[in-house]
Amino acid sequence: MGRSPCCDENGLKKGPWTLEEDQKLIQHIQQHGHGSWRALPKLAGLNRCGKSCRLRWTNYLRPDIKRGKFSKEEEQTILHLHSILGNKWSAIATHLPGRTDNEIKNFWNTHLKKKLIQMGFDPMTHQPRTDLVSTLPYLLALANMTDIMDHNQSLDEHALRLQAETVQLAKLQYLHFLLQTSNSSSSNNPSMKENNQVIELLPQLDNTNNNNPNSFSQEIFAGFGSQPLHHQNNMLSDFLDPQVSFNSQSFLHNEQGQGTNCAIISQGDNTTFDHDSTNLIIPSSITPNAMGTSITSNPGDASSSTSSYVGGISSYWPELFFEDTIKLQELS
DNA sequence: AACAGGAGCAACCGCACCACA
DNA sequence: ATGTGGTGCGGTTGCTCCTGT
Repeated sequence: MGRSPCCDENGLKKGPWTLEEDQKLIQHIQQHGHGSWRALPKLAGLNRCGKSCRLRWTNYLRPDIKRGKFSKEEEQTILHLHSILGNKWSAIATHLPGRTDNEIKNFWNTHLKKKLIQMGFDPMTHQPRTDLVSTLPYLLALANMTDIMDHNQSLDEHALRLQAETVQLAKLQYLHFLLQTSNSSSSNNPSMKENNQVIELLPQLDNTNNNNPNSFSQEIFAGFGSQPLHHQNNMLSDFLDPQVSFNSQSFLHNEQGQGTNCAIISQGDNTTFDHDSTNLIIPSSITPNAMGTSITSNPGDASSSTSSYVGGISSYWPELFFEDTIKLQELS
């Protein structure tokens, strides 16, 4: 059913609020409460529509509003809640005292969304972007460009750092790609085409880091000997040996604390990322089913440290990789 | 110093939902 | 059961400020 806009009456002011208008609104609400927002403007002596008054009050003038930059904790909370709730800004705002839905929405759109995109995540699904193969050449070009600069005497530290970060980013995205393609292959057998693409990319990755004895392709293949990527029994878990995947120990915890190929995320009461002990603690309110696909290192063998919720941790990857990025920058 | 482009943010718009007559 | 008013919510716009050239 249609309804006319509340602000279509002619003569009502729009646009930025003046100090005088703010004071009128504050004074009226302090004395009488807001009551009916539609009736408020006349009672308060404001030439605005009720909706405009309500927005001004709830988003800006309310006394309990916290202003200023978002803290790291608030940022983590937003990311976490957004991975669960999506764009339910008002619901997210209820967990952040003093912050309005509008403020959170703006912060998301101007900061966090870009951050996720830069890190190769889809900001809506919080999963690695599926267009890795198309974005990787760009990353590699960046890396190669700085590699060329490496031979120039005028190279500064910034270029070196950029190169390192770019290579690391490419590695991260590459790992995500492996995780995702393997995870999405219901037959546990990634297509030959996918694997060939991956294999073709490896030399490019290594070219960005020729001086490193532990080149990335060597790291990747080290986890499963000389098996080609399209091996019949190739599983996601094959890629998750802590020695193989980049910084895997920082976000995938091996249940036995040994070098098996299966990563385990434990469930606990608090939602935290314990960087030191390499555990991601997932709230018990989130069930494994809700989190995503369960993966086993040996299908059908329940004793083989099964049920790592690898598919489901995608919701948490953003905060994980913020941590990793910080670590990277500190190292570089 | 002047200008252009981008980022950040307040405010607006329009749809959806709910309560009530 | 239906229509209407009030409010909430998410998406979008446009203004202001900042930064780089």
